Amino acid sequence: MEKRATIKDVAEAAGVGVATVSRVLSGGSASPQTRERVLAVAAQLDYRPSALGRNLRQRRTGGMGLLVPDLTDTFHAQLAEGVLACARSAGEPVVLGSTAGDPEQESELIGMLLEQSVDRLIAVPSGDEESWAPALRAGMTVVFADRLPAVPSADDDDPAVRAVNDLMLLDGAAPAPARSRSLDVPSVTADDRSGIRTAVRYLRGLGHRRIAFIGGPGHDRRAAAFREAVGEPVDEELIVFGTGSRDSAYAAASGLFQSRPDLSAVVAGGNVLGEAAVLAARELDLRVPRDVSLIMYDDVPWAELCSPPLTVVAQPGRDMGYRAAELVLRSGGRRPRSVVLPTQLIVRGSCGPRH
Amino acid sequence: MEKRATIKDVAEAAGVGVATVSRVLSGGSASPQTRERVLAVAAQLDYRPSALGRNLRQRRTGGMGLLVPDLTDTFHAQLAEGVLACARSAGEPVVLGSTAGDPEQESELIGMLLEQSVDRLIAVPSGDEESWAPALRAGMTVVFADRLPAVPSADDDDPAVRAVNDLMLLDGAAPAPARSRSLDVPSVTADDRSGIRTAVRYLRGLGHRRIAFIGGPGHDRRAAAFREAVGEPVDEELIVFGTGSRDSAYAAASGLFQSRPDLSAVVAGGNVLGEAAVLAARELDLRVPRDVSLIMYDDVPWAELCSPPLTVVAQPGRDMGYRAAELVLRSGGRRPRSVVLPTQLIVRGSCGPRH
DNA sequence: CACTCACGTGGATACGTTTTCAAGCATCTC
DNA sequence: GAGATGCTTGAAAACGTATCCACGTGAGTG
Repeated sequence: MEKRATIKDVAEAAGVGVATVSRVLSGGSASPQTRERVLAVAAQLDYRPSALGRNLRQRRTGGMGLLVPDLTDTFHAQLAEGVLACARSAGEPVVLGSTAGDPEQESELIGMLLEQSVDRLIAVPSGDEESWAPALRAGMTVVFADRLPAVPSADDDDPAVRAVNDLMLLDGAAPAPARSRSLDVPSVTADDRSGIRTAVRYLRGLGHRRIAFIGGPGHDRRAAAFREAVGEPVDEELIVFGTGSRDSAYAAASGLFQSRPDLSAVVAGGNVLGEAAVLAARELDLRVPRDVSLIMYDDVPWAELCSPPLTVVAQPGRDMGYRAAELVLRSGGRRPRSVVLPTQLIVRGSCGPRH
Repeated sequence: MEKRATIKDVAEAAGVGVATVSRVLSGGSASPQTRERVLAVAAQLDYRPSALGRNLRQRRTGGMGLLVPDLTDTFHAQLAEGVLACARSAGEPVVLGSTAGDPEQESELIGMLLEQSVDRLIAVPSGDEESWAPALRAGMTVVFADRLPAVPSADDDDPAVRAVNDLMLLDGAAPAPARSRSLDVPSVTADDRSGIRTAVRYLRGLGHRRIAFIGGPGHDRRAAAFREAVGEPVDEELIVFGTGSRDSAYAAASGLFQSRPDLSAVVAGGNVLGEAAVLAARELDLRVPRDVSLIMYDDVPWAELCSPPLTVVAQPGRDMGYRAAELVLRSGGRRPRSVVLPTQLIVRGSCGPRH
């Protein structure tokens, strides 16, 4: 419980002013001999500059915030690992918050970060654009990862907004635009449209016609891509959503299987949903892939453990986190461009020909 | 990008001194009318006290640090969720670091936390006791979770130390003492000894005689408990370790299966090891549980997805995190006692009678 | 009435740093 | 040799808060 040396101690011990010490340690200019002496004294006193003083002076905390719905979702854990890796190599701290997919908790956590003067945030958003406005207004540098905030439901019926959204998904063959619409926030996402399309085509190639989609919160883009991929007419009954908890995911999957025994394949929008689908199928004595083929979004280590091993659409979770952290750190330059990373269909054993 | 109101602004707007504002907001004494007016003005200006100023003044950052080897290990993710839940309800920030099981990275992260003046830390330690000494000397309040730092290898041959360690595991029937030996640090751990013993007895009851243990870094206590549970003579060849990575876990499991085809059951010391065991068994055409029975430490959602579903020793990861956070926060009181949580054998389908 | 006591209050200080500014000094140029 | 130029340097001011201390006021007590 020794008291740490301050810059003042170093200055006195080295016989120089505090300003000089600060300059030497921050890479400013100084004569070689002073520099050397200061460095020596600092090392000798085991001096480490206090982030508190610096932060107060610069009116901002270094590092970044990270907001994820649920670390127990392996994909989010991968993403977090990516962020941490980048932050570590930059020597910056990461303050983490788990939102449980609840916009309210998300807002509270943003408030907490604001209080800490953390002005850089990378988030897998749960709230809609409206709930994100305050954070931006407060001057935060935000990067969305994995998904974009939903357009507020009130505007969902607004034909203009709808048109814009549809446009996002339908125009051209280029990777889906990933920048948030009304919000001007960069993002790092996977190419959901391409990933889903590949999955659906693969299933089609195996003869499947009745393909279902099970999504969770934040999977709207994937659902939209799914609708696009299956083409008209889309059977809306085959598109179901859970609320984020494992229980609700299971309920959604189980309900789907029971209400539509005619379906022969299902695409799960995330690993928690995939898990639920496997569980529900087993419970209902549906055999994979004989009775139902399954493709899961997210490649996670345990996908190989299932029998049969799960065919998945892999998205590079770790890379996404790393890139997002890079974006939010390098925001010193101009407003960074959004990033869209490729997905990859990894064929294992959970899909078979329609029976 | 509005500049936030400071305590000074509030003081002026309310016609009082800054000291009064500070008192009102920190729960100090003030006349009811001043209190009310200050509160009103603060709300009106949307004033939020800056953690920067407060931290500098009190020479310590609020909140806590959290150090885990790998978030991708679902157990650690559960633990982290527990910590986050407790921190959130206390309104405190959590700064997270992932050590990859590397003592060096761990030390670097501790240094970073020190620089941030984060003086409360909950850690799943990777380094040995020696490497933890500096953190304690710096005055950090540390709580270990899930495991304790190893005794430095140099001392491992010291008979006295060894005796103490053995004592820890052998004396009495009470839950294993969880306080670190030479370090005086409280901890939150599962009752490894009881968990392992139950698993081994269960396997014994099924007729298994050659039982192996696959561990990872930090699983020394579990390995020791395993040795104790199988009793003399222990076949040391049946106790193998990976280094922490999935690859090395797989290599350890695969090597074990190949070098000792006579084993009929295996206990995996953690979910990553369990995953590796399943994979390796499948690769070698060993059928579970027909050819080899498997018990995995840690209950994780995907344990049920395997076929057969995995029999596990469940430890309450989330609770452990929550309790650890409570300990580290309430350290205002006297030195907190360590906590040992119970484990539970959850029988599913991965164990069968010896064949 | 004088004295004490308790309490509400605000001024001032300190926390450790970065940054601005002006001064000191040596070298260079005409 | 005088002025200009460049570099190094330290004093001082901020950043936003909590807390010490002294002051004033009112009530209670002798």
